Amino acid sequence: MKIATFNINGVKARIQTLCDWLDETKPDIAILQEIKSVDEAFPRELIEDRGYIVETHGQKSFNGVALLSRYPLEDVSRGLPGDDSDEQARFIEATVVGKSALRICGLYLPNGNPVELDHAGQPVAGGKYAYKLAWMARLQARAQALLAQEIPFLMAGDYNIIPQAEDAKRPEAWTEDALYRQTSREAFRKILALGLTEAFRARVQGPGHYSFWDYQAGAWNRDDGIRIDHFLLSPQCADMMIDCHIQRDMRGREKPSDHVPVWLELDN
DNA sequence: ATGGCCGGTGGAACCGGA
Repeated sequence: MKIATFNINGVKARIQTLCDWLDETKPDIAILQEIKSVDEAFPRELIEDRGYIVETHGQKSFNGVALLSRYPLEDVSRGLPGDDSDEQARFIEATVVGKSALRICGLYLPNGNPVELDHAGQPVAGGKYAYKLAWMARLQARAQALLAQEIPFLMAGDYNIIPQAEDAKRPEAWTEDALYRQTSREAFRKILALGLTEAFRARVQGPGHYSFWDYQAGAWNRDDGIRIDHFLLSPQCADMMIDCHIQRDMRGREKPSDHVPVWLELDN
């Protein structure tokens, strides 16, 4: 089974890119972020015509996630548990019924900038950075709950986390940024430490592997990228991994997203 | 060498992104 995660930066602006990519690469499951669309406006027919089931969790203007699947999806749930007042559409979960059942979590983790700290160095309540950390704590709780069920699952998407220095062309430019500062990386490592496998780093070592290049300042031409789109696998899911790779060529095409797809191949 | 963008909203600039 071939699974891809892809922050498409606006499904309406990117619909031709998305359809061409589906036709060319034929993922069994595509996990999308930043659809920037309400559910009613999602161009679902174009996707369904290609043999996909479409499940969306969108909102007006910003954020929004979706799952596209060639296999049936069951028990779809929208929103990350743990805060009923959270209005941002950043999380969707479903069970894909292939050879064996696999729980898929698609996520768009908050960016967290600007980082606002009080005089004691604590995130200012109500600020974007506090929201990011609180969201990560909820994600950790969700991972814990799924681990307790001992079912195979994966959590994939735009984590807005640069895990290590080798995951940025210029790590020194990111030291106080919400994507890379110590507290952010610690929160990410705490999730991994539950017993999840970061698929790409289980397969590929060394620097120079990125999934995002800013539209600004010629970042793509200078290969000034960061790796922030990740697959986290439960132990049973990690046992099924055949390969994980980044589809870098997508960034150089016509009308690209600023992110590229990351692929996971499973023997399931 | 330096500076450089893009999508959505709404109908002009501004917000948000990373």
